[in-house]
Amino acid sequence: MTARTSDESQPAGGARYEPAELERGWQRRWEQDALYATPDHVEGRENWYALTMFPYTSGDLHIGHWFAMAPSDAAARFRRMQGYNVLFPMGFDAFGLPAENAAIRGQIHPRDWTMANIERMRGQLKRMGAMFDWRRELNTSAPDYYRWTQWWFLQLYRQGLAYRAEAPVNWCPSCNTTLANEQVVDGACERCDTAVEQRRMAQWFFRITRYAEQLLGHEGLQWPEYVKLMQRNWIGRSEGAEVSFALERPAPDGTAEIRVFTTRPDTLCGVTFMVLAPEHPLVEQITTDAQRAAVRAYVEATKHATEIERQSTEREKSGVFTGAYSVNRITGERVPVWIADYALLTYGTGAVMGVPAHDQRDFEFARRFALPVRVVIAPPGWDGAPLVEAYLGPGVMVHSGRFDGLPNEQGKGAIAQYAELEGWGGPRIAYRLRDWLISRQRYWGAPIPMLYCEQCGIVPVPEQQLPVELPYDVEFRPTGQSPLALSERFVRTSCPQCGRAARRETDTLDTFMCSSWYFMRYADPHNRERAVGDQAAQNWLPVDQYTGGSEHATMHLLYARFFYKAARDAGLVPGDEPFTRLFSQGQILGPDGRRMSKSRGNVVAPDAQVEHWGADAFRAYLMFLGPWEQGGPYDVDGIVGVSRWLHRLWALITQPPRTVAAPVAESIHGPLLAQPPRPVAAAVAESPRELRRLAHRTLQRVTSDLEHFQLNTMIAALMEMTNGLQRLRDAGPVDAAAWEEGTRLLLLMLAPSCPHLAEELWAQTGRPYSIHQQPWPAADPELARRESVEIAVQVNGRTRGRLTVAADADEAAVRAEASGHPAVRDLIAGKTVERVIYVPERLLNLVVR
RNA sequence: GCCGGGGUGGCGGAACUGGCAGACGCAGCGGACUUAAAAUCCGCGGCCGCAAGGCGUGGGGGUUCGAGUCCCUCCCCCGGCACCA
Repeated sequence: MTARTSDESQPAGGARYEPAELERGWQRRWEQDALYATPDHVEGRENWYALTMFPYTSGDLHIGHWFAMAPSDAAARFRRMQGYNVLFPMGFDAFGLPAENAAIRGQIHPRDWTMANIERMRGQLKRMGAMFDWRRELNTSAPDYYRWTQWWFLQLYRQGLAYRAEAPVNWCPSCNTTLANEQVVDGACERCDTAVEQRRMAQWFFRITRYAEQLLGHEGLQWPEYVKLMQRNWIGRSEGAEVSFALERPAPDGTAEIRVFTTRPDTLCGVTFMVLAPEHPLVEQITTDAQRAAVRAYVEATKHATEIERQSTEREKSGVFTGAYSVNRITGERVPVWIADYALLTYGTGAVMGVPAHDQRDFEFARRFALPVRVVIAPPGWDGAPLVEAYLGPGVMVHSGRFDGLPNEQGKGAIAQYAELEGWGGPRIAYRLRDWLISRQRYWGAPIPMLYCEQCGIVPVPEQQLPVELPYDVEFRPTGQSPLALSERFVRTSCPQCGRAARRETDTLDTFMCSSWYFMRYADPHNRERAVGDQAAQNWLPVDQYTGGSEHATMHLLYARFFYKAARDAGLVPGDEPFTRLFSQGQILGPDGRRMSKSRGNVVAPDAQVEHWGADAFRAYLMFLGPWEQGGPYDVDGIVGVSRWLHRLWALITQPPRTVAAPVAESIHGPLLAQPPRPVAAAVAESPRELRRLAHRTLQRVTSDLEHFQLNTMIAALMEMTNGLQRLRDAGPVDAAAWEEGTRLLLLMLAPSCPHLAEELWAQTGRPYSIHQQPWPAADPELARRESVEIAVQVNGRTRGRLTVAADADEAAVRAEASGHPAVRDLIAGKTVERVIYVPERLLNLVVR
């Protein structure tokens, strides 16, 4: 076919479907008309906040972004057509390491790199044809955004939720920065897979653990169960007790006890040793001279071990005796105090009571070092023989003095209470969740708005002085120290309290902090006085529908919930939770079924797909692939099916059938006149009903599918309807009014998934701009109803024939007709019909003997 | 190891609440149109079998008139957690 030059935005009817031209034309028009600008309030419309996770500014939109965003857009458009005032914003998660690494590698400033990427990605996003309100675009690296990120830091600091502490932290030697616990995967850096080391450093933390209990509750949230479960597991709540053991000889600093957390207070009398984490502050103090050398060597070795080495459960237990002893407060017994790296400083109290008989780890430790094993929970039928492994099951308490004879489950509470009564412990709850480490020793992030004054110590930067701007001129050297530390101009400042010389904090904020509140800023993106104004927050928060990848289940989604709760406690936002509904789409894979990556050579570039097939076809195909929550491989050959469908649809609308029920010409474009009754052929007389049934049945399916994000079956339903209309058209003359109604519904249903084509065909058939401002049609169940249905006739559960009967036929009638069916008649001849099961519109089953 | 999710044609997948398994597509085969090809259109298509019929939703067992769907058990794949006391 020769290339045809046409009016870009309004090709003439009957022309060939040229998606690329047509889509650009409508995108321009929508932008000119600000069709998708969302006011804060529209009289008579309820607000609906639909949000899809914003992209990191990596430089290119990849297929995963399309897979996440295009269906989200369809859902948002559907809500809009349903009458909501829908906010569907877009922005850029623009701070982060890759920008800085690019700077180190190749002579480009992180800001320039990022800004260029944003330019590029904005263009790619616009090509998607989504209803993003670009007036609310965010860039987390812009001073007028990170100013408020810094403000949030100060806000949390005021609330006592931000603190600086020296603690062992996760250090990635490749990224040259610390990492939050959530960024360590299997002991390695989430970003670069390098083994993580432990370093002791003074760092800033958020006290997310204070909200552990609240974060555990997901009441009222319409979230996937598995995401809630992942969060619960991550938070890891354990009920137990804290118990103190007296030190035989108090430490030099006066400490006279070792406190431990245990989930098994019932086994307290089975303690035969104690274990401190090697980093535990008591270690240095209680170690005897005789043991000092060995202890120091062990502590040193632990320091150098990576997290992978330390956390391996395969490894044999190791440890060293400190020479010190502690005393069991119940039994009065003296037990040795060891250090071992299976005790973790950051969980519980950093110390463990060793009960080898009832804890497998303690058992292995005791066996390795020939420590005694004492059974205090008798396994049922136990004859007193030595254990070959720890006994973890229920039983009766023995060798436990006054608690002997108690079932151990009761013993847990009894001992915890006893400890409380005696003042050396009590019931406690421990969480696996750690406080959120937010300091990063890198340049491209929001500077932490804090100062260190010789006189006043740690001083927050006054709010009026925000933002603490990132200086442009810095040296990028991966030294393990923030590049900001090398910039004297940045560092040197004066104390706002006393005016003396002060130094700025040179670490920057974890970029997860930028994304913990961005959804609030969309509600009020240009506010110069507040992060988000009260009215804007009331208008839009919380987010009604959030969509994004499940890889953020325990990071972004947990952090954002923490932020929101802290904001709520400060009276800044309504409700308790930021995201009322969450839908997590799956991951899109390469055609080979593996994760897309350049090294595997299985990357499919969305730009090329869009160029070749058009945004509408690409959007629809991503929806058609399969269940959205599942993701799956992207088959480059499959999209042709969707493209063919859109071409057929184009032909269907631009080449309408011969119609009856005149006047024909007006009935398509103008208002419909009442249909004069006139004799027509039987086939034509039947067609309006059939056509309307098809249209309204499809409308029922599509409406329900959109409500449930079942977009694959939605596309299938639209294809079926297109095929059906095609068949009706090709069969002969069609009723004009029914055709008009059917095609109108089809285009309206197409609008969420293929907004350009729907708009084009809507315009070509003379309907008023814009289809995206039309209300979603209501299905008429009466029209959707089937009058006759095919049912299966079974004999003893096996299908032997089919019958077409009236949909509301009663059992007797169907049975009578079935008995006349030859195959059925032969099978029931001479037998007794014992039972008849009739499922209307489905089947008739005759049970015979 | 523990906790989730999942195994359906050659492929992606469909199947409301236990009711005709394989919708809708891709690839394939046959045909029409064409000088030819592409594109398009029509038709076929789970497996075995000439047919009648039989067998089929990871394997085995069960409940039921009837099981992809419910119960028991085993296998495999994916995700999360894992020395958290």
